[in-house]
Amino acid sequence: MHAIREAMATMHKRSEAIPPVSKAVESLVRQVIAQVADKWTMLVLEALEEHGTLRFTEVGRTVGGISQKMLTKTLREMERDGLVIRTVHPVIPPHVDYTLTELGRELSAAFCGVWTWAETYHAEVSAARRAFREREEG
Amino acid sequence: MHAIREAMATMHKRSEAIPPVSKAVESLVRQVIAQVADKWTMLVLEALEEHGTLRFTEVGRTVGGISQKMLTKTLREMERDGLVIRTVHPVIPPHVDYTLTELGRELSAAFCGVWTWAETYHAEVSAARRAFREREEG
DNA sequence: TTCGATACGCACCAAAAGGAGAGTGTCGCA
DNA sequence: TGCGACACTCTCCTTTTGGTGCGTATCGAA
Repeated sequence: MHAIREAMATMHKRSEAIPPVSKAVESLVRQVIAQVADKWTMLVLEALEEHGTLRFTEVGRTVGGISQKMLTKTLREMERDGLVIRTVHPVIPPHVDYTLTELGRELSAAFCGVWTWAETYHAEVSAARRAFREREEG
Repeated sequence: MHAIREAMATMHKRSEAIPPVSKAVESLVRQVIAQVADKWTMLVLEALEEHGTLRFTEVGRTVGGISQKMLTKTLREMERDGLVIRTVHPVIPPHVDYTLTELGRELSAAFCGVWTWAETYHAEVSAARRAFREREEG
């Protein structure tokens, strides 16, 4: 009855058995990946990589289609993870600058391959999707 | 009153003004990126890249910590986008194999840099997070 | 003979993602 | 005098993500 749950539970044991070292490190890497492999993070990374320093609304304009809520959240998380530096100029009306850190620039470079992949193969993805839909319907 | 909304609305116009070509392509690329830049997709990609062909529960075991529901969903989406091939052997008990397509292998290679980044810098991300927390509290 | 494994689909629920709209406080421009 | 820009925050709402548990058909092993 609980066959699946037990099968799923064993996977931890197996993955322990194959690589006996670096268990906590892999968990950390996954955690970092999970937060970094995010649509908005990738887009903001790109925007700041291309334009250097941007203000809050400029980031929004460059990314395009993001709400202020998500923009604030994404930038805060990126600041927390050491990907961007947030500089507040204590003036009114407010002026806040965002720039990539070295860490952020490295990550942006790492994502470069994924952008290239998407630009190269997006037509094939679309084709695969059409074929899948037709197979489902027909 | 509607200053922000109008400012956000202008971003589409600006991004049109800067790159006058390839508007639909960029939209497509983003759409593809948004679906591919996903935690589970990345993990399944990795699992299949390393082990070649895997059965449903084997993928689950290799990825680790994923529920069958999310595994099913992720694998279906990857099949739809042409990243994996799903082979059903009509036997009972059921037997289904998953393998990466060439497209999937290319994407996996593209994500390689991100994995390297995470392995190289996860300690720095942790440090940045600690520093941020202390600054917030202190 | 009964249990466990296989690869799911379905129903129910909680949490997170994400959007829309309002409000804030002051400055500079019309 | 009054509106717009700035960089947010807060609330309300919907959608998506994700988890848990149940059921299924049959085969091989205990």
